[in-house]
Amino acid sequence: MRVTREKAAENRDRIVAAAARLFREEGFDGIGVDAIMKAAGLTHGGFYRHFASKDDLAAEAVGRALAAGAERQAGAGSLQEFVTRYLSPRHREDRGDGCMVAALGSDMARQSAGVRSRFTAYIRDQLEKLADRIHVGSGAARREKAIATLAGLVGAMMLARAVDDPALSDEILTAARTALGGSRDA
Amino acid sequence: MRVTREKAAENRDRIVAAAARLFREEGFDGIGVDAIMKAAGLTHGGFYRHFASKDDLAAEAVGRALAAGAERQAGAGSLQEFVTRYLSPRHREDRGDGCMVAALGSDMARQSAGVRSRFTAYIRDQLEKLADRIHVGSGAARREKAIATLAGLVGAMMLARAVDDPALSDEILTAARTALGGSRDA
DNA sequence: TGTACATCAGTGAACGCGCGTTCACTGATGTAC
DNA sequence: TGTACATCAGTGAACGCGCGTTCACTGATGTAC
Repeated sequence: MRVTREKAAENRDRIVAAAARLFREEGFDGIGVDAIMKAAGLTHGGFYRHFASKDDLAAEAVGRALAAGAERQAGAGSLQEFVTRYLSPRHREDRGDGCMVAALGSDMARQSAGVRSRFTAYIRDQLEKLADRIHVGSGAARREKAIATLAGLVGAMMLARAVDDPALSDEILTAARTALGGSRDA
Repeated sequence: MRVTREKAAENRDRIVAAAARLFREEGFDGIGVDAIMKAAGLTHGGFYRHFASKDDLAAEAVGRALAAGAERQAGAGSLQEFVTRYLSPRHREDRGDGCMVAALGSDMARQSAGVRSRFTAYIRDQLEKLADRIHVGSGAARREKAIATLAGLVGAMMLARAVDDPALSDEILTAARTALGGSRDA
């Protein structure tokens, strides 16, 4: 049965939100259209009234997750605060609502052009914002440090999640927090 | 038709080698048993004479790829040399024969127990070897630096591959090389 | 060393299942008058 | 404002395809004597 335009927009929004979460939790290939629609409280048949394909949804969901990440970075105070929060056990556990780069980074190279271009724009933006938070050194030095910091953050979170020993995982987070200028305790 | 034990062992070996490469190139879900067997020069039907399941093969293929990575680290001279080689454009291009952590890291958390335990043992081993190559600071400081270095390496390679702009990709590699103590030029 | 038979690596067809996608249909919403 | 009709978001069944896995079969290899 038909639904108000408002309700339809809200439903579409819920689909994108569910996808943004489920893709991060299960991987692009790990979750199906059916499960995403169910998570949004709908049946799978209606999917194609909103999106041209699963790939189309993926591009939007990635866009949404990256926008949330950009806001989170902007919302943090100092670089130290951002690093500390990023490398927290809480972030490690909350994969579905956490950083998309750490959650799906190694799958990115295999994604569609739409997904990758959004991703690249995000990385560029994050690097600029990180460099702005670094207050020592020349522009080039700050840029370099921003790149090294971003790489260290996503690499450490990826490793902390990949490893099956909680003690090692904690050690990775703590060491990376210290090395990247966060606070020792999360 | 039956084949000599020797030939069978060689075939099995080729299957594992093909899988180790193809999983890194296409992802665990991106490549099928059929394609792996074809790459090994066999037909898919014989697969289960060698492995209990695709997952079983994945565990072996991961083990093989990680062993190759361990050897590569051991073979490098100084830490500087290793960092330089790791963060080279050549490594970025050669995903199928490169570091498994960068190629499949963000999928690791979703893999079977067999895959994850091999992976964890490898990370432990790499951290120890990296710490051995760091010659300044206390044991704890060297350990911390080893963790930060590993995180920076895999994070930078992942980013360099994910981004769709070659110039940005090169910049990421160069900056990370400098920041992590490699040589500026690859 | 030769012969007879059992074994089993490899083949190719087939199975069952889940996936992305399509479709006929429903019925409330939106619109034209 | 009310009425008649077109639209279209959502439903649930169905399709086609690829995947992991199974199976009957082949015929060279391995083994028992």
